[in-house]
Formats: sequence, C-alpha cells, structure tokens
Amino acid sequence: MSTKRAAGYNTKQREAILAYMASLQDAHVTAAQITAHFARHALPVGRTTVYRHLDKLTKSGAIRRFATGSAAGACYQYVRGVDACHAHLHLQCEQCGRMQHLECGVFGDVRQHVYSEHAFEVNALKTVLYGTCSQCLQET
Amino acid sequence: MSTKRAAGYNTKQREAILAYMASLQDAHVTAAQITAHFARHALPVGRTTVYRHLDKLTKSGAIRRFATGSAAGACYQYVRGVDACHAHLHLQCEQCGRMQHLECGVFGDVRQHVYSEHAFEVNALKTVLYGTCSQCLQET
DNA sequence: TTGCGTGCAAAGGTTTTGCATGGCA
DNA sequence: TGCCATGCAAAACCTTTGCACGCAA
Repeated sequence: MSTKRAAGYNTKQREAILAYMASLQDAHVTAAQITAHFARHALPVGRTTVYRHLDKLTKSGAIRRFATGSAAGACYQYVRGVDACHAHLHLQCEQCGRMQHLECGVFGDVRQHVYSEHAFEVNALKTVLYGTCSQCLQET
Repeated sequence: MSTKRAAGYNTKQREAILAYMASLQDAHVTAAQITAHFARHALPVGRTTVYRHLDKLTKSGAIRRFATGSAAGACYQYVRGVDACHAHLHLQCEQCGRMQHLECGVFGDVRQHVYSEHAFEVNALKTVLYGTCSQCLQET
C-alpha cells in the first residue's frame, strides 16, 4: 500500500524541509515555526514553498497534520515509520496549544476494548485527546 | 464539577444562536454559515457576537468545536444533554462521518489514569476518537 | 528543452480586537 | 445605576494564488 506516489523533483528545499521535520523527531511545529527556522539559518526556503511541501508530504503520509482550532494555525509532525505513532495517542492542551505524546500502554487496552466490545477501530494517527496540561492546570 | 459557570446576561442574541444550533440537531455549521443564516432572516446578530458566543458556548460545553485545518474555518455542533456527554467519549467514523457515543465505563479509567499519571485533564466534550465503524469495516 | 519547483507579492479567508453605544439585572 | 453585551470597523492572522524566473531530469 504505497501512498508514496511520484514525489516530483528532488530539490534542495524538499530535502531541507523533510530533514528538518525528521530532526524534530516527535515534536510538533507550525508552518510559521518552520519558516522561521529556515530564516534563522539563512536557508533559502520561502513561506510558499513550505506550505506547498507540507501539503504534499501530508498527502503522501510522510508527515501528519493537526488542526489546532482557533486562528493559531495547524501543527505538523514527522511520521517515523508507519507503526511509530500507531501505538500511542496524542494530547493537546486547549489553553496553550502544546501537544504531547501519550507514551503509555493504556491506549493499547482502550483500542482493543473499543474494537472488540464496540466494533470500532480507532485510528491513532488522527485521534487527539483535548484537555488541559499540567502547567495550565496550575495557572488556573 | 460544573463547567456551566455564570452564563452572563440572557440576551436575544444568545438565545437566537443557541436555538439555531439546537435546531440543527447533529449537523455542524461554520461561523460564516451562522452569520449568513441570521442575515437571511433579518435578525440582528453580528459576526462579532456570533464568534463571541461560539467561544463561550464551546467553553461551557453547550456546543462542540471541530477544527478543519486549512483556511476553511472551524465547524460547530450542538451538544444534546451537556451533563450526559461529560461521562463518555465520542467516536466518529472517517468513512461515513457518523458519530456515536461510547457509553462505557472505560473512559472513566482512562481519564483517571491520564490525570494521575500524566498530569493531563481530558475534556470529554471536545475529544473525538477517529476511526472506522463496524459497518464500514465490513464493507472494506 | 520541458515542465515542475521556487519565491515574491498580493489576494482571500477566518478570527480577533478597539471603542462607543445599547440593554439586562 | 453598573456592568456586560453588541456591532461596526479595522486589524491581525494563517493560508492560498498569480506570475515570472530558476532548476531538475
């Protein structure tokens, strides 16, 4: 099942964006952060190109896209191997917008339960648990 | 634990927006569609007020917000039975788009675990598990 | 050479904010 | 009366598009 398709030309910009995303491991970044990163390092990668590659990479499955909600912009994350992020869920704080990984076996149980008892197969890649993170809980 | 808080003044605009959302049942609409609806019916409800109430209603749990990701804007959906939906999660099928309630005690355990072990308080009203429902699984 | 890739600028859209007025309690 | 709610306009924001030039194949 290859969603890889013809990737088009292999340009410096494409390599740079993919390499940067990969270097972030599991961190989530916005398009603006990516653009800022390249500007900071004096690399010739414009906004437009960032958006266009983000779109292509999302469609091909190389990265994942998270909608944040307000006018704050979307978050993107590199996908390590197919199974890497299949095994855990993601948490996003509604206050500060930061995302974190739920590196925990709990989801495996939940997934199994929902599948066997409720006949529903959860897609961990797209599912995000919303709530309030520890920092924002304290500031209340 | 009531997220209901002081609802502020009870104005015509507030009533109109809530009534309209309720009349849509489970359908989801964008802020622009709501504004257009009131304009079409010559009701005095401005853009700004729509956004402000959408924000308040989302926070109080009366409606739910879905982020789309692109520059298309967010979608909002009325929540029937505010208190009832605090106790369980929602599942949405990526294939057919239908939503169902996860009437099950499992979520209580998950919520407790995430809170005590990961210091993150999950908001059940906003969280949706994406995946594939039983019907669509069979059709594959 | 061909055609996609790039980037600047400008447009398009949604969402937020400032400020004066109006209305609920 | 006090304070919140409203709405217009304008700002701020992310994202997309038009167009000319550059570069991979």
